[in-house]
Amino acid sequence: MQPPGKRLESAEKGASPLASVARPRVPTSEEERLIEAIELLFFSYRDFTSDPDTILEEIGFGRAHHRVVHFVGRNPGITVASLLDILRITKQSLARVLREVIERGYLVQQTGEKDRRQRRLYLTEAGAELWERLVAPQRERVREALAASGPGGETAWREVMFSLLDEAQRPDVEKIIIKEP
Amino acid sequence: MQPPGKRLESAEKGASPLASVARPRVPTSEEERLIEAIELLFFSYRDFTSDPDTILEEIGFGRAHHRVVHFVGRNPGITVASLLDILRITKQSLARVLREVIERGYLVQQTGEKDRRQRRLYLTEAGAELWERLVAPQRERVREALAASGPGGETAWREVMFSLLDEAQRPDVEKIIIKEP
DNA sequence: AAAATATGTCAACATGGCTGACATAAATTT
DNA sequence: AAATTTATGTCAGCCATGTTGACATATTTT
Repeated sequence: MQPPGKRLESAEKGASPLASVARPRVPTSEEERLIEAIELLFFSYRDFTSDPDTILEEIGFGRAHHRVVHFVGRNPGITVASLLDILRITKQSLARVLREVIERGYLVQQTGEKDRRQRRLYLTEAGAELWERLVAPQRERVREALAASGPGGETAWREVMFSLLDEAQRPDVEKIIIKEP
Repeated sequence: MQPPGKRLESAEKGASPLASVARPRVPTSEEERLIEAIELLFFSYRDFTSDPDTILEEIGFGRAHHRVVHFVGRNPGITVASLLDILRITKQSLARVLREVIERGYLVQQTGEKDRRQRRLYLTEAGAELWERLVAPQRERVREALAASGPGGETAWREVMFSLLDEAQRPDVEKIIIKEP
């Protein structure tokens, strides 16, 4: 255990700043706004995932199962390799979740027609129902949030969210999320 | 193992729709936009956390340590109970992370002056440096993203993000993230 | 003096990541 | 035709971070 270092000055009511304190950078107004934005992103994302979490808990699934159901529902016939690309996890991690989702009848595998090494993934009807249950509250939450902002709010929001992506990832993400009919 | 259910129609190139398929709801244009927004949130949040993740890995810390360092840095002198409220984890989970962060000299505890049961938390100078390292890339990413949107973009983005919060949580989150001088 | 509060700790367990090694079938290349 | 590459699966073990339950200590409040 290292010797305790000097404390930072306290900013909380009731806290007691001592004599020897590290001088924190005085935050500029812009810095303050940016930190608030960072924290807002943290808390909003947490609430955004809370509705599905509740449903998942009922049926003994976790977020990992949710992601699989969602991206298979959204990309019927997706290959295991493509799903791994989207989720960015190892095949061993995916295998475990995939097995459970298949065993419980939410998902089926179908040998690829052209390339018979592939195991293309599809939701069953039960899977489609589950996906709808999971996505409905999120869709509603996002719908209300976008509506609550003024005109042009949705566009601005999407621009900012898109710009938060790694520059190198933007084309990939666009390909993944946009489905042209 | 249940019998496999019927598959959904495929939408992916190369996929082979079979005879017996579940009829997915035909997504309206609004639904499509909302789903894209949901997925954008997922991918943006992932990239948003990727820079700190890299730094954390170097020093053998995880996201849990990051959260502790961040919210103690942002709320010097915060009590353990308040930190638990923010993080919404059990005290046993926090204890483990807290111990590691303290042992490695990034954080110190100080008995509360008024209430000597409290253990108020402060970053050491090393902790403040670490926090700055972690927050700098996120701040920069958010700064660029907000700047990339048109005028009023920041306001619209914040409105939407704020509306994504559970209604009941909004006053609490506002209290947590806004620090008036 | 008793009760409530703030914090800490021990033990056991679950989820969902990871690495490494190896196996199989099918497609591609030589 | 044989060799190689690719798509997928599997076994085994490890790690980070969450959980519940029970109990301990110091301090404050009633």
